[in-house]
Amino acid sequence: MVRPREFDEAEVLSAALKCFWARGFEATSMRDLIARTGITGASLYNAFGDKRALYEKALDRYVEGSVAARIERCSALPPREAIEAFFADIVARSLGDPDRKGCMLVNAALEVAPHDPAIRRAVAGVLTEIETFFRQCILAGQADGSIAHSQPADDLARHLLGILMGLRVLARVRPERALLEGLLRPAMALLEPRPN
Amino acid sequence: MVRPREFDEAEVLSAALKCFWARGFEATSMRDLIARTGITGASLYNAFGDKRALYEKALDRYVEGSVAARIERCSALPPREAIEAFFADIVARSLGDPDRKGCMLVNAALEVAPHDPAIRRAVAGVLTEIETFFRQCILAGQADGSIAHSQPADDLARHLLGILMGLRVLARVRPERALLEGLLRPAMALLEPRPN
DNA sequence: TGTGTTTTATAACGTTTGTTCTAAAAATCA
DNA sequence: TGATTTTTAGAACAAACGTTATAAAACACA
Repeated sequence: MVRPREFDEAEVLSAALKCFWARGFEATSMRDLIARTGITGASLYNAFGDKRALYEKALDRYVEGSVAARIERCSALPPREAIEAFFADIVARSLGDPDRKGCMLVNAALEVAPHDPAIRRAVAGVLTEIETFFRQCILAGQADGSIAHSQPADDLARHLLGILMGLRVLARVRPERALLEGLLRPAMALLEPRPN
Repeated sequence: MVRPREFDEAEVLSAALKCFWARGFEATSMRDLIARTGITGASLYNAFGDKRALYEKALDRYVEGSVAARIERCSALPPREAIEAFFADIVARSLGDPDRKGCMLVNAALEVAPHDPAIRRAVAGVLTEIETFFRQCILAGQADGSIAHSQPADDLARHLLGILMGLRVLARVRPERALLEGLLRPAMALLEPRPN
């Protein structure tokens, strides 16, 4: 090794992530990335490979920093509160998103995944992790009595995953608190152990 | 008027719709459109305006032919069956979609709407129409006893809209019957008038 | 203090992008 | 039939695309 990097690889990846998150893959040009990261094209290609590889790394970073971090944060709570805190966080972020960037995982699921098998596998894997998180919360909640047994845990987990995806889509077009919280209430009622 | 068109405007719009639906706005080039519609670029611009205007017209046509048509079809049924038929149709289409095109309205909501106010208003309007369809079904069902009063009709309608969006996102990444039908079961159980 | 290796900067590459210009072809109305 | 007007066809446009080639600059190790 002879000459060290003049830039912080993590900072550059963060800047690239911001671009891809806000504008998507196709609409983000290499020149955008060069301008926003502050390093030259040669350095970008040298450090991360081509545009697609850079996108993949940026998506990985998003998943670690946003999705996985949220799951870990909520996992520390009792099961029922974990689910409620999870969605409360999603609603808060969706309403406080003036650029309407939405969730990069959902964006990737629709823009890139259909045409890129590797990205699709990655996205599908993360979605399965979220589903597993929900299922574990539900199983624990059903065991300690804080969540109803009215539906199988598998179905409830799938249901919450669907609600999560739907919430993130709706928030990008109609970021209204009444809509987001309203659509959530029946889902939470479904978990209520005391029947109506 | 001196020289008549040599092409059928509706056919050309259908061909353009197929392109935009399958590949999205950015990834569909004018040359793709020229090749698939079979008419020349000059004729395309003359008849429909620029690429964005063509996309807007194609999206309108999709909404009329797919979304509005489904609502009309289901509206003929009793309220509870209308909702079930609606989602059964969505699941069937999602599972029988080898190209993974998904729903063009959802695609537009994520790819185009955030950067195009006119398209966003159009998409938001259609989503509100779907929500209204759900609410009317629920109100009618609550009146005739086929749907539970456990939740306000407004919330149930929002909930179903969210489930619909989530289903269409998940189907593009994990088009598995168990997932789609499993996610739907708790939502349908929520409508069940007989409490658990 | 050279020598070797990697990163830097910039220009350039050939495509492809959306759009428009030019001119030929076609059909109605006089 | 001739004049007029629109639609065609296809080349051409400048700009932007992702990517790479070239050479200067910067450090580690001898």
